[in-house]
Amino acid sequence: MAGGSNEPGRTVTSKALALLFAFENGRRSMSLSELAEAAGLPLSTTHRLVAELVERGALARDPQGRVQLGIRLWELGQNAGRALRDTARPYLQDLFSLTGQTAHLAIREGHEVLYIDRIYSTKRIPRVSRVGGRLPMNATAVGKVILAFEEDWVRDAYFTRHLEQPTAFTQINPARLAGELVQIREQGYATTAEEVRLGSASIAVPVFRMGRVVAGLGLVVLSSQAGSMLRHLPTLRGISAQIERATAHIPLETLRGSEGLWR
Amino acid sequence: MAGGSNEPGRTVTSKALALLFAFENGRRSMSLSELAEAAGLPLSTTHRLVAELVERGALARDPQGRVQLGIRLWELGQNAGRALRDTARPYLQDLFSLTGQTAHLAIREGHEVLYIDRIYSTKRIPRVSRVGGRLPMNATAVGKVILAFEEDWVRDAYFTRHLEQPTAFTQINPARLAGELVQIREQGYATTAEEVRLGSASIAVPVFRMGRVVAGLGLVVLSSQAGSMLRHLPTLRGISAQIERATAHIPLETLRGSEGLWR
DNA sequence: ATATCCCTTTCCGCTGAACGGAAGCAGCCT
DNA sequence: AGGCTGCTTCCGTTCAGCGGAAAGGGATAT
Repeated sequence: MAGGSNEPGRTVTSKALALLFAFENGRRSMSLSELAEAAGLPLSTTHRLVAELVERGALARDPQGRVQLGIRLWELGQNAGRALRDTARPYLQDLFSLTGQTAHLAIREGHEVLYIDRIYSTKRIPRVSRVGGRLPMNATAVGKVILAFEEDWVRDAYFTRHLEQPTAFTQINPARLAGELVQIREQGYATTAEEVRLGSASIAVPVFRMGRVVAGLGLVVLSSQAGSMLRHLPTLRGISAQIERATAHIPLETLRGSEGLWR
Repeated sequence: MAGGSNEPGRTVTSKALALLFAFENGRRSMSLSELAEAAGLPLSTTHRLVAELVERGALARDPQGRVQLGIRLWELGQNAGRALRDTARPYLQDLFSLTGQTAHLAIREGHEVLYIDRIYSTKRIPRVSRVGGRLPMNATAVGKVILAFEEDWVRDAYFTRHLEQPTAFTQINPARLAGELVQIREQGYATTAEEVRLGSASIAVPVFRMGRVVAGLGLVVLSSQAGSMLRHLPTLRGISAQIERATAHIPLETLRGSEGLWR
């Protein structure tokens, strides 16, 4: 993607990471040449580094010789940000059991929401989010609720950027969005209707930790059921309170890695 | 842990990965010195490399300056081995809803079972496995059922090694274990009782893909309920069949990364 | 106030690990 | 058989990486 290829001064580390993060876009596997292209590296350099990354389990080669991420990397990744995920999971499960709707938990990462966990059964609705996936904050209920309760400077910084618009219903007018956030803060929850994807609606409440939002807890429903979505509000609030209680003993720095607004 | 520190010939890549994989043991965060120690690297080298890894999001520093894994690494890791995990998850959810017991899905990685996913609610029993965690094959129902249906050479190779024994009830006699595997193959499921941890029992069935086991699907229950565990067998088999159907279209190489026995 | 300790960060000149173009291979299609 | 495409190996040059040492920072003891 980025063109800046082999200008000298590029560190080995940056090259090795470029090879790994080349899979961020979601491609399952790539041929060596494709990977070299994606990482912006010469083929022979790619070849040498990939060999070592494979040897150490960060990458793997499938039977056809194509390169993919190593399962050991997934394993390692499970150790990042575990505290919130592991603690919240059973409560998220309860939320799903109680409502029967797709339930998810998200945090803010930079100017986007990052989906930490998601529970749904086979009677699933079209997938809007994906565990480990990101979406714009202005288009999702979890995103809006987090933004609404964030500190002022975060919100201010957010409005200086261009707002994305996945569907025609997504609010991208800063003034109106700001107004909506005030209302969300007053009522204590956020909703969306077809703002990420046509056909689905969502509702979300904040999860606090010592007065600060640390996450958004939400449900996704079919647009046709959007009307009755509010009846899940007490359940959402109850589960959120339980998560808050369960995470109360965890040191804040363990809960929210870095504090930066941008990554 | 490993002492081999700064002998020349060590590549930068190996050092960078050593810093990342130093978190494999489960430590949430480390000071720079601790990390240097754990990775077996000189402090200044650690300092330089950590700075770059942090810059690129593979590592992060908490407000106290301690080093932890970056959330971006978790994100990236979600792309590894996604096919099986994402496909099976809703069925695993169904399994939990139908049985009300902790449900999990595991694959074989080398000579251990790796827990791919796990669903449980707040009425949870003591945690035996952890998503992204490994356990010995001879001590778990999922492990035994995978081993029982694996190809002969895998089983042969497995028996050449020393078998671990987490509790006094774990079978470590190779001959007896081999006999048990024959029985498991005949009956089509495996069970354990207090073989990983006192107080819990489990049952598991295989998940096939073109005649080969690709995973084990299991339930964990309290030892006191072990007697009635078998009544979940039809459900387990039904869900396993559904997962098999859902994964049928996925190319095998996508499902099971590398084919190696050892990593 | 000052010393002591422990950890982190910066400096800098030497050196061999990393580099990558080019050549050699291997499979596949025409 | 010839051409094509993508993977792997080679090897002489050079600059990124190295890490010991010294300086900075911050907490706690004296």
